[in-house]
Amino acid sequence: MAEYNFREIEQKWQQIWKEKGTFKAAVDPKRPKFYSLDMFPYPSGAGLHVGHPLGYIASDIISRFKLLKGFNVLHPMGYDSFGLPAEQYAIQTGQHPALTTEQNISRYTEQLKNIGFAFDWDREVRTSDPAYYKWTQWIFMQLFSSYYDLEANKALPISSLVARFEQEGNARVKAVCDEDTPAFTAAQWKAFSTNEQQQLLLHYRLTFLAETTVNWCGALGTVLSNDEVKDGFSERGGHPVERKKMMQWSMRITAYADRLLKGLDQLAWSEPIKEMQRNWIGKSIGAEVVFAVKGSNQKIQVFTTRVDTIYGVTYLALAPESDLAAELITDAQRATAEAYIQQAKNRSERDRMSDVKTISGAFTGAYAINPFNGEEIPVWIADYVLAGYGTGAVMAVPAHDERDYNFATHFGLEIRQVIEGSMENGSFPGKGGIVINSGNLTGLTMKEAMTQSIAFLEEQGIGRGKVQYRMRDAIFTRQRYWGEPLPVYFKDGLPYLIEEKDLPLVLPEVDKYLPTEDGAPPLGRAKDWTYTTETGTYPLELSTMPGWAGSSWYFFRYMDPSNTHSFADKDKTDYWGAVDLYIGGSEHATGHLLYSRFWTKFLYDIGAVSIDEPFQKMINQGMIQGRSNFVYRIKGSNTFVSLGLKDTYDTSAMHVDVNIVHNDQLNLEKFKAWRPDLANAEFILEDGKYHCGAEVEKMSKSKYNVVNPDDIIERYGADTLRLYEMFLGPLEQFKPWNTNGIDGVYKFLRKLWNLYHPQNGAFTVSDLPASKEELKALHKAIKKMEEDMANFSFNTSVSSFMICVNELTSLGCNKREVLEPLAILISPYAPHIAEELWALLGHGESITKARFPAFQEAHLVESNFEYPVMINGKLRAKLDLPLTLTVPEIEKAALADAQVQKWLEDKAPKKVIIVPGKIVNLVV
RNA sequence: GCCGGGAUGGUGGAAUAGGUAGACACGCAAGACUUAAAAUCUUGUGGCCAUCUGGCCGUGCGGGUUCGAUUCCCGCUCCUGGUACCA
Repeated sequence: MAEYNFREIEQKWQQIWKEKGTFKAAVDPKRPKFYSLDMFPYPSGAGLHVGHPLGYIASDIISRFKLLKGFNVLHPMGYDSFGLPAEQYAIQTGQHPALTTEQNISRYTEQLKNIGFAFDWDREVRTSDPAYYKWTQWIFMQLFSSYYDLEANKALPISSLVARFEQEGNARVKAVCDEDTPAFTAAQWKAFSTNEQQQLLLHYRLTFLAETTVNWCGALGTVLSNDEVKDGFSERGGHPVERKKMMQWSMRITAYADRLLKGLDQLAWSEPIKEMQRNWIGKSIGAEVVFAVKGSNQKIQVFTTRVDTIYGVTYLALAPESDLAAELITDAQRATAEAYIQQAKNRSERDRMSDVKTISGAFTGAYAINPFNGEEIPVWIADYVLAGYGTGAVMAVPAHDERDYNFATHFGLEIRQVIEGSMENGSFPGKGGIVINSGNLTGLTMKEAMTQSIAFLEEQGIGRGKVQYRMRDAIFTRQRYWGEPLPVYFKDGLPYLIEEKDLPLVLPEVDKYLPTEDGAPPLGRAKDWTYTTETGTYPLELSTMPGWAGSSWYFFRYMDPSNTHSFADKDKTDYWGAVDLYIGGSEHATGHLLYSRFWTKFLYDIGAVSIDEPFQKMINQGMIQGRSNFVYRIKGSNTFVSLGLKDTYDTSAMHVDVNIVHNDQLNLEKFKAWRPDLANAEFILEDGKYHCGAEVEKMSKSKYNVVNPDDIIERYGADTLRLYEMFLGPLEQFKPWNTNGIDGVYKFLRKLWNLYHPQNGAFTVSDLPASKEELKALHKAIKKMEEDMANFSFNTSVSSFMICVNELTSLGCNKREVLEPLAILISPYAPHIAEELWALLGHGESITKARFPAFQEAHLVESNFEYPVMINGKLRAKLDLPLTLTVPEIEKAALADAQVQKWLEDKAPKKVIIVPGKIVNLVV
C-alpha cells in the first residue's frame, strides 16, 4: 500500500475493531474508570447530518485519550426512540412507528459506524425496546409507591406513611403534598373507606393523578408543551390549541427543588447552564399573608418576598384568570371589570410581550383589610399578575416595587414609603434599609421586620413563612401512542399499579394511531387493554409517558444493558458511578438535565444507586448551522449570473444544493444534473468561474444546505471528517458548516502518511536516534495536546499536529523514536490512519492499548531567546541573546545594538523595562 | 427589559496571571513540474505609503490605567443564546 488509501484503511480497521471487540468495556476494579457520555439522538427520518457528530467526535477523542492514559472507559451509544415524528408518520402512512424507528436506527447506526467511534455497541439501548421500558415503568412504580418526607429530607415508602397515618393521622407528618390535603386523625384514617384512603394517598405520592390545566390540541388529539405551542396554535400543523383542565399524571419534582438547586454547586458545568437551572427552579423566600375581604367571607391569600413592607400596601392585585376576582366584583364595577377580564383573556402572549409598557387594570369595587393595621385597601384586577405563580394575587407596595409603582401612578393610587430613602427616582427596593411609618415595625431592619411580621402572622393564624418555587410539578402523560404505557389500571376510578411480575406492560397494537371518536387517546382503540386481578378485570391507563421518561435514566442502563432482574446491578452502577464527561447541546438545559437529576436523586433515596448527581462534568457543544449557497437568475430568463456581476442585472436569488458547490464555486455540470429542468441554463461567469453567494441559516432540507457526513467520508474519509469538525473552531461556539478548509486537513493526513513512506511511497522507518530538533517538534505537540485535552480545546490541537508534521517533514524525519509516539498522539483524532501506521510499525495490538507518550520538558529547553526590543512601545529591533543573561547584561547588550542606538539618538533611555525571557522595552 | 456569550485579515480561527497581534488552515497571486488540467512543490499574502533601508495605521466604537492593552477599568454600538411582568 503506497498511497494513503483512506477507504481501504478505514474499512479494514472498523472491521477489526468490531471483530476483536476493541471497545468492549467491562468492570475492572484495578483500573480507574472514565464514563464518557453523549446525549443520545432521536433517530429521525432525515438521517444524521454533519452537525450531529460534532459532540460525538469530541467525546470520542476524549475517550480514546483516556484509554491511552490507562483508564477503563465506558463510552456507549443508543437511541431515544420514542417520539412524535414517528407517530405522525404512522398517522399519515399507517406504518407502525416501531418499523419506521427500526429503519431509522439502522441508518443512524450505519452512519455512526462509518465515523469510527470507539463505542461499545454491545451496550446500545433503545428507549422503545420493551426490555428497556420495562425498567422505565418500574421506576414509575417506585415513584408511585413513595412520598417525600421533609424530616428525613428524602423519598420514603408510602407504606411507612400509611403506618404513621394509622398511628397518629397526618397532623404531625411533615411531607410534600398537595396544598388542599385535608387534616385527619388516626381514628378518621381507619374509618375511611379504601377508596377514600387511596384518594388521600394520591396527595402524597411522588407520581400522582391530578387535575391540571394543559394545552389541549383537539386536532392532534394530544396535550402539548408550552414549547410546542406558538401563538395559540400547534407548532406542528398549526392547529388551534386551547387551555383545558384534564386529569393528568404528574411528577412531584418540586419536592426535590431545593436539592436540585443545592446540587448545582458541586457540578463542573458551565455557569450559564447552571444559572438557567437556578432561574428555572426559581426559589423565593417570603411569606404567605391572608387578607380578609370587607363585608365578605372571602379571603385573599398573597405570596410576598417583602412582608417587611406590609404597611406600604396600598392595593391588592389579582390575576384576571382568578376565580376570586370574578366573585369579588361589585355591581357598580361589574361592567368595566368584566370587560377588562374578557379583554385580558383575549390578549395573546405575543401582544403582552410586545406591549410591556401599557399598564392596564380594573377596580373590583371590593376592599381588603390589612391584618397589620386594619386599613381598608382596594382590590384591583391587573394582567401583570400571573395566575400560575404563587397564589395569583399580590399585595402591591408601589413605593418599593417598580411594577406596582407604575400601576399606582397610572391609576392614581396611593404611594406610601415605608423604607428610608429618597423617592426622587420613583420606587426603590430599599433592601437593607430601615423600616419607617410601619407601626411597631418602625426602626427595624428589613431582616428583623421580616422575622417579626412572620411571627405575627403565624401567631394570628393568618399567614406563615413560605418558600415559593417557580418550577411546577412535571406533567407526565401524553395522549399519544408511541410512548411507554403506564403500568396502571383503574378500579372504582382510582389508579392502582399492576404487579411487578407483569412488567413490561407492552404497547398494544391499534388499528389507527389517532384518538378515538370520543376523544380518548389512541390506546383506547386497543383490544383487551385491561388488567385482570383476583377481584376482576379492569381498564388500563390509556395515556403514555412523555418523551423525557426514557431519557431520564438511560445513563444507568448503559452500565448493565441486558439485565433482566433489575435496571442495572448495583455493583456495576457503583463501579461506573457518575458520568465523568457529558457532551450535548445546551437546549436541554432545563428539560432533560433537570429530569435526569431528579430521577437520579430519587433512585439514590430508595437505595437503588449510590450517586445523587448523574453528570459531574458537562460540555455544551455549539450547534452547527447551515451555510446556504445561492445562484442568481436573471428574471424571466434561464441565465444565471456569477455573484460579482449580479447587481448589473435584475436577478432573483435561488438556493442551490451546497453539495454541488465547492469553495463557493458552482460545478456547472452537476448543477445541470441536479436540476434537469435547467439543463439548458446559460451562465455569465467571472474569470471563467461561477461564484455563488452564501448565507448562514438553519440546516434544513428546504434550503438545500444539509450536508451528510457520508458524502464527506466518501470523498475524504472519516479521519478527515473527524479532524475537520474539530478544526472548525472551539467546540462550544455556534458556527456555520462550510467545507472551505477541508482540503487542508486532508492534505495534512497525506503529509502524515508520507512521513512514514518517504521513498517512492514505501514504508520506511529508521531506528537511528532522533535529533534534538525532531524530539523538540514531537514534544511541543505532546505538551500542547495534554493542555488542550484538559481545556477541551480541540481545534488548537489539530493545529499543533499540523505544525509538528510540517516541521518533521522539513527535517526529513523518519525515526521510529519520533514516529511511534506521533502515531499515538494523533490516534484519538484520526484513529484509522493511526492504527494502520501502528501496525506498519510492527505492533500486533491495537494502538488504543498503547500508552500516551510522556512529555519531557528537557526537549523544549532553549539556550537562546530572540528578544523583541521595543522603544516607546514600538517594536524596533530583535536581539538573539542567551537565556542565562542577567537583567543588566541584557540591558547592556540592548543599548549596544546599532538599531537601538539609531532610535535612541545618543540619549540615555528614561526608563528600561526588562522581563527576562520575554521583552525589552526602552522609554525615551 | 433582565441574564449569559461574542465582535481580531478576503474566510474559519490563534494568542489573554498585560509582554513580538494574525499561529494553523482556507482562499488568492506568482513560479516550478505537465502537451494541458488535476495533484504536488516553492514563494508571497492585514491595510496604506515607499525605489530600498523602512515608515504610518491596525483586534466593533469613545475614553482611562500602564513603560507596554486584543487582554484590565468606565461609557456605548451591533450580533447571538436564554428568559418573559415571578410579587
